[in-house]
Amino acid sequence: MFYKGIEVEKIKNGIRLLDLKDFNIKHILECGQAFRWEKINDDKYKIVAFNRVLNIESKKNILTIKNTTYEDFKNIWYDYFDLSRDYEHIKSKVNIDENIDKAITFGDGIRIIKQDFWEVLISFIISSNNRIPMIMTVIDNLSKRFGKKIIFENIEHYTFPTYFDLKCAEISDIEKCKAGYRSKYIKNTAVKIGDNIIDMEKLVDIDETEAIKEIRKLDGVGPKVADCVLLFSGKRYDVFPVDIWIKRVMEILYIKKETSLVYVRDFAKEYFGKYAGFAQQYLFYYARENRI
DNA sequence: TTGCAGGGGTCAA
DNA sequence: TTGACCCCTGCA
Repeated sequence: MFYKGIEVEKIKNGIRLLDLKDFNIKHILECGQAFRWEKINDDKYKIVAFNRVLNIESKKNILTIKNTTYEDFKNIWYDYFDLSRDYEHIKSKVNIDENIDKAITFGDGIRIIKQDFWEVLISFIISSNNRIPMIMTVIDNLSKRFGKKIIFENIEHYTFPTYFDLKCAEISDIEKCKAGYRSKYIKNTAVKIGDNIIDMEKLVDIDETEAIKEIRKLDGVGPKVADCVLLFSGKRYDVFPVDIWIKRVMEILYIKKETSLVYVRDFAKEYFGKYAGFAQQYLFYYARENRI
């Protein structure tokens, strides 16, 4: 059967998508946008998202999702994997020079997945001044301590804690998850989300600088985290998160001199235009994997 | 074995 | 604009 142009087959305890274009699970998960996954091999991953555990296998154009239903596919995973988007079109729009062309070829099949806003928010607050394995450990610890248990394949997994869970948590207990000095940011942000300090609906429609200003009302959210949250929760794609890696690769490939984070961001947004966020993902993955 | 340097965003002074 | 924050890794 077809759902919105995608051929879907029901299988035992899951679904299979046939003839899916621009989808590489390794590139999607390992490009730094998501933290709750476990690698089985290059084609096979286990992920935890939206209070569910999934086994995912992506081979050529076929994507198999286990431990799910057709209903969940329609309601959650179709959007989560950004399946409505034509990545051929995106690539043609950002492929404007030889450098980005190489990065796109290298990271072919990257998609910007639409993760839960709250989870992305907390994950990227944790990411500040932190390495990826450590970010994953902290998120894991938080989920174990404050999330809900899900047993899958006889293994305990835990959902990502809700804002209510963390709003009620003691800072000292968040610290035990090795979040360090970010613990108070997590707690305060949970409180502010609970108090509706920011207007999430607003983030999509308003001017980009206004959206950044809005989200930076939250503790632990600076320029980089703000960009990441907007991009990886699928709110906006005209942002260009600049961390140390992206700064380096932009300086080497484009700007040809050392400069500031702000300069790199402004340059990239101007240069890549409204799909700058996608360009950032290709460049980030290319830079990290090739140790540029 | 221990200890020290380095990596990495945000906040407050 | 600069130093402090936390915790891990890598390397003497």
